[in-house]
Amino acid sequence: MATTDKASPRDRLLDAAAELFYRDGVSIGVEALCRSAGVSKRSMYQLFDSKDEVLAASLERRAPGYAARLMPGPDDAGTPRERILYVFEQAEKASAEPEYMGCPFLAAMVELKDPEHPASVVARAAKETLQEAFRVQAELGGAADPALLARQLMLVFDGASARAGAKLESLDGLTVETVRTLLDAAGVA
Amino acid sequence: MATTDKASPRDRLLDAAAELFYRDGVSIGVEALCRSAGVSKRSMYQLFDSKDEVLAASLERRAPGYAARLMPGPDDAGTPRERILYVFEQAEKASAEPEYMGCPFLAAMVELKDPEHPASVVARAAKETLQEAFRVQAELGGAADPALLARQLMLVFDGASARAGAKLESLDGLTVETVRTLLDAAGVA
DNA sequence: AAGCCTGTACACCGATCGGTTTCCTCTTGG
DNA sequence: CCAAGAGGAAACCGATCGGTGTACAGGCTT
Repeated sequence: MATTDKASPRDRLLDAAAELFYRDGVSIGVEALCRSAGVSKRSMYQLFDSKDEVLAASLERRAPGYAARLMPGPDDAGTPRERILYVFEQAEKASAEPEYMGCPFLAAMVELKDPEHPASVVARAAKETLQEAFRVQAELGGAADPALLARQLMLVFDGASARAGAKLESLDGLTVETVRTLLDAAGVA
Repeated sequence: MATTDKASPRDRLLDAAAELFYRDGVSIGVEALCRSAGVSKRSMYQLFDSKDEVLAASLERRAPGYAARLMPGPDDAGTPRERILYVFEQAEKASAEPEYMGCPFLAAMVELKDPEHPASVVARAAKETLQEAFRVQAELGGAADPALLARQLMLVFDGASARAGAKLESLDGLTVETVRTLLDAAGVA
């Protein structure tokens, strides 16, 4: 049996949504989405008000696991510098898989082009969470300007995501090397 | 009269396509596109084989002007460092306009999610042109690793584009400051 | 066993998709 | 002055869009 057989319709729907929206883009149809999830359209529209809400919910569901995979555990040892670099090492590791298409939250926002879209709101929150984590570590690491460094790191992170999604970059150590340079310049030991 | 009144149907079509695809995304319909261009669908399909070809042609048409606005003229004075920084200064200046949504070529590739799409091929070429220009200037400027620096600059450029398109960033000197740091580290005086 | 709640299956809605075709009106060259 | 071609308006194609309405099947509780 498929791995999704025992899960609730809601979970099957959100899992399928996360995968299809990521792989094929937000233009994927409700019909195809429900077929892939093994859920009837009727059930989907009883669980959610609209396709947009399904997309938003699927991103929201994805957020904690996404952060957990990128960020070292809070009790893991390591200097702030190491913790920051860890994020980019993890991202580069993920980008080795051929189905990797960059940060799903960034991709959704770029595709939607509407900052007010419910999914954009969720995605923006996820990005701000990461940026704030960077800022905290930058501050702990003694960065000259923690907020600036955090924004620079997001720039590199999202640049790598966009270019990976566009199949423009292979990311063999490029972001880690760049981040090292930025950390050095900011005085993060 | 509108500025497009005297132009040929082909030019009106490509101009409207560039604007609509950029502002509303590649999912914009042929109907709306033709209406906005003041061109009949019949004419469009006599000039192009498909909507995809229109998109590719509109990007191709846009490329030279885009490069010209970003890059300093070849006879402009300036050190390689200044020439590289000029690109990011121009990009930041453009991002002040509210309708700015980042690099149209990057946005198209991210939305299409298909590296083989005719428009993706055009867009990738445009990106490679910019990267090569960076590499040349990096080499002229005595960068330790010109190819690496060029890739880093693209990372920052596309990161800024993606985040501008997603309305995540205001770009008040952020990229210029970041690029300065990278140039310093690479030894580009 | 009766009633109920989930959920599926499927027809259906108007709108729009990319694309084609028909018809008609202009302009322009001979 | 008339023929020919270019191009616009709009009907039309099958498919799909997001979203509903209806009917039925299986598992609960009481």
